[in-house]
Amino acid sequence: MAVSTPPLAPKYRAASGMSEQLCPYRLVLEHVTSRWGVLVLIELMERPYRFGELRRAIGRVSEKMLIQTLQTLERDGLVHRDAKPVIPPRVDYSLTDLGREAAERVRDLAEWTHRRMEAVQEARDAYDQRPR
Amino acid sequence: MAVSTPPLAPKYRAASGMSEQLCPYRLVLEHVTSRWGVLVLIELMERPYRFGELRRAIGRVSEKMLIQTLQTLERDGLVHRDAKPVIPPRVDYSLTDLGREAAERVRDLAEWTHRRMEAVQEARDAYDQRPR
DNA sequence: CCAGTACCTTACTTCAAAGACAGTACTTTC
DNA sequence: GAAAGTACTGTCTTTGAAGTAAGGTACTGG
Repeated sequence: MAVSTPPLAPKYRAASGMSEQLCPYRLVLEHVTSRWGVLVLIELMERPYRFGELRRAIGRVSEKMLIQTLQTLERDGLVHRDAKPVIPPRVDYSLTDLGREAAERVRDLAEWTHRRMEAVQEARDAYDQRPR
Repeated sequence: MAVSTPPLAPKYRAASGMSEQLCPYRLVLEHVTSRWGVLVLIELMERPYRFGELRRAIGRVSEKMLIQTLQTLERDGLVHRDAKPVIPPRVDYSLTDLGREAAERVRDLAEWTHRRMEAVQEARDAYDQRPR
């Protein structure tokens, strides 16, 4: 049976009529900065995870979304999938070298955001208080 | 008259019933890695831009989305809006110090993605060729 | 006085990402 | 022999982000 590839964030198609096709690198950027992509990459920096383990570690992620995210990252060569042919199934996910490079940068950004959250919150409060 | 604040990416609300409210830092991360947020931050690293100028520099962005993005980033304290009370209106947008910190990291990530695009493409080709 | 520029705001619409949930196949544990 | 774990796949539905389009204001140049 044909196993269809995941949706792969068909998010930004070329606008109809417009010749402006999104440069492919934007798509990869979308993948690594996606809602669950960020969390997966950061989590996998620590060590390889099994599917269910990763799901529990991230929490509040549906199986569907986690799989979709993992498949997208696998296709992009960022995540390695190691499926052992045993029963019950055992699948280990880990970062590739490429994935680690990406994960480091994503983590930097996430860490920065976390670190500067207070400044952001102050800016927001100031913005919201300003007469508009 | 009450001017409502922009949508501000109400994307990830706390799941109803779930105590798991998305940490606020995730929202900021969403803002800076958003479709137009990335482009705005990177563009503004070069120099301040006027609204129309920025729109033309980025291209293919609707006024609505550009304003929404700028307002979100302004509220987060990443972008400074300098509206001169002249006619016709002149508004200059620039990065704050906080914004520059964010922009540098975003640009790093974007540059990495661009640089490693070839490796990603190879991985994809391999993935797509693999018997599934 | 009409057209154009600059900087927005608002309303309407579309469509894909995400959630919910059921199903598969096989095994171990209660 | 029923339930639960494991790693998925598939479908249906919701929703909210982004696009389109139009309006508004206060001017200036022709």
